[in-house]
Amino acid sequence: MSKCEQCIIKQFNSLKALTTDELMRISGCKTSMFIKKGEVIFEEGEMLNGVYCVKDGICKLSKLSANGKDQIVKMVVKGQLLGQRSLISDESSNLQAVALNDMEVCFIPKSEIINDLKNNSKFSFEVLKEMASDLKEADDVIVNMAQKSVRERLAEALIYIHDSFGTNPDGSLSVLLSREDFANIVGTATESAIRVLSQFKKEGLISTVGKQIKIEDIEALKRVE
Amino acid sequence: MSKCEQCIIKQFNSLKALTTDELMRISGCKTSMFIKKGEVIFEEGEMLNGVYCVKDGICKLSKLSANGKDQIVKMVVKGQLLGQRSLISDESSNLQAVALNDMEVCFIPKSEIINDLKNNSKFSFEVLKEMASDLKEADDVIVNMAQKSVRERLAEALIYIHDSFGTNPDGSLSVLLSREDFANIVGTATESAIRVLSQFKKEGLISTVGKQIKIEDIEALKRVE
DNA sequence: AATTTAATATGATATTTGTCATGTTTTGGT
DNA sequence: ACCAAAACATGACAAATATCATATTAAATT
Repeated sequence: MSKCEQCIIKQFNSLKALTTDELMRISGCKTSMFIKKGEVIFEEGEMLNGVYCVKDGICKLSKLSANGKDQIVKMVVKGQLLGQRSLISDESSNLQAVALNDMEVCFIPKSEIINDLKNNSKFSFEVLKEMASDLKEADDVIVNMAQKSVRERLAEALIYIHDSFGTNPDGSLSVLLSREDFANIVGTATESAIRVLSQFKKEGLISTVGKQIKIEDIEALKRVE
Repeated sequence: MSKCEQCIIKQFNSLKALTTDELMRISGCKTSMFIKKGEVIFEEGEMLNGVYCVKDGICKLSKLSANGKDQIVKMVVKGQLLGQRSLISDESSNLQAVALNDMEVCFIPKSEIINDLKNNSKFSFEVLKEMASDLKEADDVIVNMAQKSVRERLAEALIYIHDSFGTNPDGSLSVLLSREDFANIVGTATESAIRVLSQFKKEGLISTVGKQIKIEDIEALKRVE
């Protein structure tokens, strides 16, 4: 079992604000887990008993809407924490988490995290900063959803995924999303997402090989309207 | 000048987690302000030098979208804090704040708040809880924007305003919003908002006298789809 | 009180997006 | 390698929403 105090991943999230002693204590009670692509990490409405520190892989956070569609609200990558919001509010999760590729995560029990949050103000200030940043991003998503067309939103989603999660050696997006996933990020019907992607292909903005998508002209994508 | 340590308003926000000493210190450097309806409290992109504790009145937080429309992201009422997110991220504000009616606020300088956030972990945990709650609400707004019709969103907005901000003695909504404001909450064209409100009126769900809106059948509004 | 201005209202029409149908391709399992 | 199931793709049409035009009413200003 690896040790938190030596783990590089923590540099990317608020756990870096913990002292060596605190990290060693957490290290002793954490659980390492491997999650396969497509597996559910937690369900909407489920009570979480801790947070997940993502060591590798990506997952999507989504919420089921009344019309039966799953809206993807956020994606969480390597280095980030998962489930902190619910833990702080002491409520069941408002989102479902599903792995988008094979993941490695460390599960840290609730009591440990809450304890540090209440006692180490440097740590809670770091968590606060992360949460503030999430909130700002959420505000931007609200505005985009409300004011932009499906075409614009999909172009932005492609750019976001490209910039945040990177590309394979051949230039294709490294996160493999289904057309349905794209629709659920953008908040549209699957057919509409497919249609717009087909248009982008015709216009030379992207190219595809099966599910793999490669951005061919990111500047033009940024100009889409 | 009133004293923070005796102020009842703080019971409604995270300031209640401060000690009497801390409150007295803040009391000494706070500024009381009266803001008239329609006045801008701060602009999008403006650097905030502190937070506002709302003693009375309501304001809207909005963001200008690329197409020139203002999207209302949140409304802040009596008892809540304004501007905390930007302060924590140490960034300029991502939203504009405009008073929806006459307001009374206390302005607390940044340095004081940051100081307490870093040293009083009970306080920072309270702020964290508020932020977590805001984030959850934002997630819900995203899903609604993405998946619900204008008609559904407007019905929900009316219910939200009714439940959160209350009614006048005659039963009309106590916050007076223009049709444009409604459109900017729901994320639609002003004409569309007007049209849907007219429909609601025809269907007996609401009644209007000038700008005043009264909810006549809240149960039916909840059933709108 | 008269006049200007802004807000509200509504019709006509264009555009966007969703839905249903149906065919094709890809994927996973045996 | 074969089959079934899922994912992808596209056309046709319906529904929702935006836009533009133009009244009508309410509010602000002189």
